[in-house]
Amino acid sequence: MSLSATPQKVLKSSGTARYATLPAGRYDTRDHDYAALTPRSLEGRMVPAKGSSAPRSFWRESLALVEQHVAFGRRKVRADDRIYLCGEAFETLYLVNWGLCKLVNLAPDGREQPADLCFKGEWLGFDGIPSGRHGCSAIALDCGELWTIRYDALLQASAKEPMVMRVVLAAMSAQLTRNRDALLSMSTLAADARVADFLLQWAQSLAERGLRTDQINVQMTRADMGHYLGLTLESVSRALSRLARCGVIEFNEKGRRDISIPNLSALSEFIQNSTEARSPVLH
Amino acid sequence: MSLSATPQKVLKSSGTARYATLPAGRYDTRDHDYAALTPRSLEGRMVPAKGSSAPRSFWRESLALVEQHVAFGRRKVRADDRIYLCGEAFETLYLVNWGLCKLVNLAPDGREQPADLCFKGEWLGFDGIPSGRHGCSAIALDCGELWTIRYDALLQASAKEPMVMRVVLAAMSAQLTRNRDALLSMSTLAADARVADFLLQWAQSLAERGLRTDQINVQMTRADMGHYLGLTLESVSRALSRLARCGVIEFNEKGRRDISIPNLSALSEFIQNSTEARSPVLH
DNA sequence: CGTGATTTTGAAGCATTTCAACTCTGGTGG
DNA sequence: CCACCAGAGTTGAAATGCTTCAAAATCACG
Repeated sequence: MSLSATPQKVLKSSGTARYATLPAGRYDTRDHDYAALTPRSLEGRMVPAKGSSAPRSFWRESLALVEQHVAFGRRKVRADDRIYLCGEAFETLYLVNWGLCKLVNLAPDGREQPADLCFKGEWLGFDGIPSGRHGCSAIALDCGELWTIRYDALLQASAKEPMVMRVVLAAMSAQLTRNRDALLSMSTLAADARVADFLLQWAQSLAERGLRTDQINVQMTRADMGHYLGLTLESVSRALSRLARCGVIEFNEKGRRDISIPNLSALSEFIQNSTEARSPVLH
Repeated sequence: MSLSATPQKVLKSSGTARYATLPAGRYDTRDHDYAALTPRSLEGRMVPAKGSSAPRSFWRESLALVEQHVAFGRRKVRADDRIYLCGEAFETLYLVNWGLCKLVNLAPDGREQPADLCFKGEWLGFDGIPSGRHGCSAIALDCGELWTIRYDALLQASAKEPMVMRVVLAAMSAQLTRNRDALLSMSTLAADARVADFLLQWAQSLAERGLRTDQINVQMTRADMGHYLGLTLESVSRALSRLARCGVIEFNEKGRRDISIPNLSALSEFIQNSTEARSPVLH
């Protein structure tokens, strides 16, 4: 998901003309005379940047509130450890204290795909709530520590302490938004831009956590990245090569998984440009 | 997503019960703007149940619990009404009492995509929680009625009545799962199968609500469906034509938006087959 | 310092998009 | 009543971008 006041956000408001901003909050969307309003006519004018309000670092609040108000255990993991598997009974949630995990979705017929990446302060296990069984598998990409929180304990704590509930809802909602943004990327961006966007998201997750954004170690194979992005590993490799050739990214000598981003806004400009080339404007 | 029991899939399917049959004769025919329903049409055509657990109908619980425990207003909408717009301040959630809505995600640079479809009993507005501004626009696809629920009122009610909190978490989690499944479809299914999957999901949403699944009126243009699925409108049209040619679906004389699904399992078999042709097996 | 896994790169194949023409429907006005 | 028009949908042919297949280069681990 997008954060808040990052270079990318700026682009958002300054984007195509039809999304020019208006003073927010003054538009009555309740039913009036819609005869005059064709869908297009409104699209042309609304839409201030989303998330323009606060950079809200929920990861910090999640950890702080859980530490204060909820009983939890600790679990150390190493790369490739399975935290839980799709189909297992759900009873506990996990909060990433440090490390990095991926959530892998699995279809009944065996198709699978990494559905999300979870950095420090993010929750794993929401997928199990409605059915009582996990709908994804969670796998560590790096060594780290998780806090384990029983779901019923969390519910009790939430009832007692409203802020806990707030933060859980916010965290879940943020995951939802992140997923929708991923969906949007997949359906609107070409391969190169999708890879660029992937790196940008990663960098922004690091930025939110106060980490340096100019160096990323993607703890995945090209194949993993490809599955995550809906591309083949060859396409990912080619895309990275092209990004490097454009100077938008650089490979570290250490290895092809260490990627430098000399200039974040150059990266988001790259995405910007490729979308303009693609969609000269809908309608 | 598709169903059917392959060995790998037993894990997930055993618990989710998203495809379970409904008990005969219990169909809610009261309020809906859907096609008129004759319970007879449901007999013998439902998708076989996957697991042993019940088909948890959260839509029903959401409505019941809100009605009992939360203060809410009512708002009537007609097709193409905007319920809220991306960027507006978030303060209230909406629960679909009847009708059908779409959530449209919008990127800073103007790219947009329908991110979800919400049937009766589903919630709109979760996208606004973390930032305080809506991250999507919600638009009615048909006339209907929404219950409007102030977020702070909902939080208070949740603190008092644990079941309210449970159902909200479950609803949000279900949306998350749905989005992840959409992502999976987009990255693993070819165009025809993706369209087939779309229809299957729709039918299952109807089935969960006790409505007939053999006739669907997709209240969208081909272009909308295409945006939702990451395809062009021409591709959607061609895919539908091919599905009809295979006999997996039929067009009603009424119009090209009325689609009959004579046999749901044939539809999911179609998806199955096309994935087998594609991915010989990962790993 | 090999051996297997990962990554890169090339060339051919193919699915989807793009561009374009045409049909069908519903609504409007002469 | 019919002509006309705009929007939605279908279909074909060409273009394009990603995948597939294949081979070589590089990395990683014992």
